[in-house]
Amino acid sequence: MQFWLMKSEPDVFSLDDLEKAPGQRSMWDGVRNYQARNYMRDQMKTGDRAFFYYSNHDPAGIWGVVEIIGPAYPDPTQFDPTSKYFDPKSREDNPRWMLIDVRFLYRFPQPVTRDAMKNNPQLDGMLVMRPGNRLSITPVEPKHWYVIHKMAGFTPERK
DNA sequence: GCCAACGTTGGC
DNA sequence: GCCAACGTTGGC
Repeated sequence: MQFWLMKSEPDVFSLDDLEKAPGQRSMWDGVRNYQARNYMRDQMKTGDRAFFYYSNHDPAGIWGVVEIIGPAYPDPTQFDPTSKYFDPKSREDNPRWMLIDVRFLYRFPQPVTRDAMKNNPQLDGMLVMRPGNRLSITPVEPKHWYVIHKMAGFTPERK
């Protein structure tokens, strides 16, 4: 099992939205970056877990955890001319953009803000904290995963 | 709202 | 295949 961090603007899609979705499950659509796509297509597996990170939000930070439901399949919004994620260059017989589903797992007792993450030396080197990083999906090292859970006042269940 | 970082596009 | 222009991301 691997750990990830997935960014979302909560005005667009929040952890609340996911929790209220049918089956507490949703497509992670709209990713239009090749490296993030490759993570979803090639590396993310059912049972992997990901931090749900709020970007463009005050405060930015991590609100909870979701489960990855794989395998990846074509993102339908790329073929929808009314979608803001429409990609006229993508063809149905050779889709450019893939996605995975995510399922709500749990909310942190208290969110871990970006500010708090920045001030914790145990998180030095975490990819999402690197200046200028814009990648919306990044792998998370297990040690960082556990440090952030501790900061959230949350002790993960065994396993 | 500003703007630095950085990915993508397209002219050549 | 270079690289300037452009658009987007996202912290601040």
